[in-house]
Amino acid sequence: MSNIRTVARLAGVSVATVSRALAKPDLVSPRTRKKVLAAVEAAGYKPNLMAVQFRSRRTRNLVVLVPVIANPFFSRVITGIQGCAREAGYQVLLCNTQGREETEREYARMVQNFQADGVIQLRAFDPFADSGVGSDFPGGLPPLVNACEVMDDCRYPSVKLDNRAAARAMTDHLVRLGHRRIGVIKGPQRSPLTRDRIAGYRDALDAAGIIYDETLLCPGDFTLQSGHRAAGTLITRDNPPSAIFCENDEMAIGAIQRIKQGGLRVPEDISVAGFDDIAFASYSDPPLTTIAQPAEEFGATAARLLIDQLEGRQQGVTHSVLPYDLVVRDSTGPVR
Amino acid sequence: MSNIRTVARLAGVSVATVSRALAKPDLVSPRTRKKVLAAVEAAGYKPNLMAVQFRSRRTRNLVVLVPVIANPFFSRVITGIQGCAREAGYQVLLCNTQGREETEREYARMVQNFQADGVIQLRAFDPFADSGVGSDFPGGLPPLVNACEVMDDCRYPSVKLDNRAAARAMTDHLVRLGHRRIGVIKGPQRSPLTRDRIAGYRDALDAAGIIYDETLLCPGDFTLQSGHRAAGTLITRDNPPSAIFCENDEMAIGAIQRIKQGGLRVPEDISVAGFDDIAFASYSDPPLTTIAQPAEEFGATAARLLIDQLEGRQQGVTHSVLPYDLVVRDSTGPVR
DNA sequence: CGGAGGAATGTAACGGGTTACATTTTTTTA
DNA sequence: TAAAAAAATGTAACCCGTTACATTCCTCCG
Repeated sequence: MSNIRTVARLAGVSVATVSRALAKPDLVSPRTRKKVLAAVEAAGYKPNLMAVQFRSRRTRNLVVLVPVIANPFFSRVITGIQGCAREAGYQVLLCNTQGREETEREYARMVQNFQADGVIQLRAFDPFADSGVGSDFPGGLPPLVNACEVMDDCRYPSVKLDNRAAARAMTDHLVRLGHRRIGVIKGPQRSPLTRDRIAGYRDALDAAGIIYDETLLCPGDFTLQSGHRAAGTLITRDNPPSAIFCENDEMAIGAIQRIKQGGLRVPEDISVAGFDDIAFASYSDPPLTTIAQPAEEFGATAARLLIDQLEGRQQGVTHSVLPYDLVVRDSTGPVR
Repeated sequence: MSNIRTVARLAGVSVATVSRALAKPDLVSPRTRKKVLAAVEAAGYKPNLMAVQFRSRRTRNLVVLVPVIANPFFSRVITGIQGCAREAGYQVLLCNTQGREETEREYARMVQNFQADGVIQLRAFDPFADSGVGSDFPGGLPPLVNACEVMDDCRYPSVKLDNRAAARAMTDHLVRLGHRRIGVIKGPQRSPLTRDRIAGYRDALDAAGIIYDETLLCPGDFTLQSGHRAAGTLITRDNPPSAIFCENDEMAIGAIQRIKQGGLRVPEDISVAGFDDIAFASYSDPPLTTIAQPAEEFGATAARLLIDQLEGRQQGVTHSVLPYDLVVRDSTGPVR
């Protein structure tokens, strides 16, 4: 494998000149530049990026902490991140963390190890908390952007949906259809996402003068199975709800199956609503009423915020809120 | 940020001793080791991985070229790769290539740039072809493993399913149910996957004495939409098929929706079969008959083959074939 | 023509580990 | 107890670009 010294010898110039000819072409004369490029060609020279990165202390790598790579919503976010990063000349390293704090800390450490320049975290957890890395970074703030599920009082730049307003919009929709007993299949208990969405749900109930009944809430974990299971609990109880609001589309699809297995029809007997608008949402039977999120834009915005921060184009900590869209399909209908 | 020299000074030993105490503890005396570790602790020393990698010309990074990260099947494969890689101390860099050859070449170049040690390619394309890198690697073979969709006459280690046998098993299943006109929604024309599965389909027809009718084949691209569209073509033609074999589950789910929209029932009027057994398959209505693939094992095997190769534990090029499993659910039934 | 000033190029230090080889210390062997 | 072998440790070269600083070469002006 040829290195810069081989090329220098071949071109009859110094290594510095070769380096400049490649990185800052306007600093060398056209004649020399041509000689150097010819030598590069002849030697089949490829700069050793490890050396470049080592010397310049920059990798142009971004680490993305993804709780579950299999989640179609996150897939879209990732696509957005990659588009933006690619344009800015960054590579994206995806890390499937399963939401394990230790794993997240480990991958985040890549920034301290100079293996990556910054982190995008898609979950409400600070992998740098208490790691004492404050002083290593300008402003005492590690280069991280928090997107999708955002920590409370987030000290990092962030991008999220107004989950409370979105949940309220969906609940309003159900209320307008005449539903007064609306079940909820929640996400993990401690997630801010869940908390905000429940708040929005209550906002809508309060506005409609409906009394909040905690027994209508069922825990889930964003999987098809958990939606199936939770729906079973809801429909077999005394005085079941006439509508179920699920905190994501997978759980909604699981719930619909369970409801049909119980001999009930959607939406005639029970309405079901989802959240996220994944590709499968419009292919479920019936097609799902849901909240569309600009997933790709979440990713793109997060990447842009991070890169701005890395390249010093950014002062202050921006908190971005993106718009939701209520998509009404056929899984919700008037109360019987 | 402290470096190895700080630690050496603090411990009163040479940098070489510090390096050894950390990397090869049994080469230094217990007493010295203790002193060094104390100094490491005191200095808050973290080795600069860039320097380590630069020097040792190894990154412990694996690049995975994924055609579409959003595909649930690939998500599972990735999970398998990560499990195995993690255990062996490798990081996984996921690259969403959209199947673009140029992008794949670009990411594969990370190996030549010393940014990664090896590549796992999930598509039948050689990103190193004609790049003249042969001589840079032992045996003239770049460190790549091809999994899932494997190139013909693959010169790299590979892992795949016996697609021909699997497609034959599925077609046999349909034939046993009495179907004689079986439509197919194919994957991309040039994919070896598609070619092999069509071959298996013909094997089954031949064995049953059914004449192969090319007009029953419809192209698709593995998306929900394409399944929907293709099913429309098939069911509105003269003399439509009584069963449709789709080359993946997404297309099958799309097809089922289209069939229902045409006022037909699945499986009473038309049977539909898929391939892959993604999570949504058992939650479609009706639940999908499909071919289960050991997706995680594809990933794990590919990673293991690659790492063995990287660490010189491997001689010769292994081609692994994993077993499929016909999963019969409710989307296929006896011909009317 | 001498000198200022700028462009082009060269020299060499540098980054932070690893490791071959040299040296010192300890243990084993005769 | 001396010599040989083994273990522990140290020295310094090395990996390969980047870049501060030094030097050389022009161009232009008085």
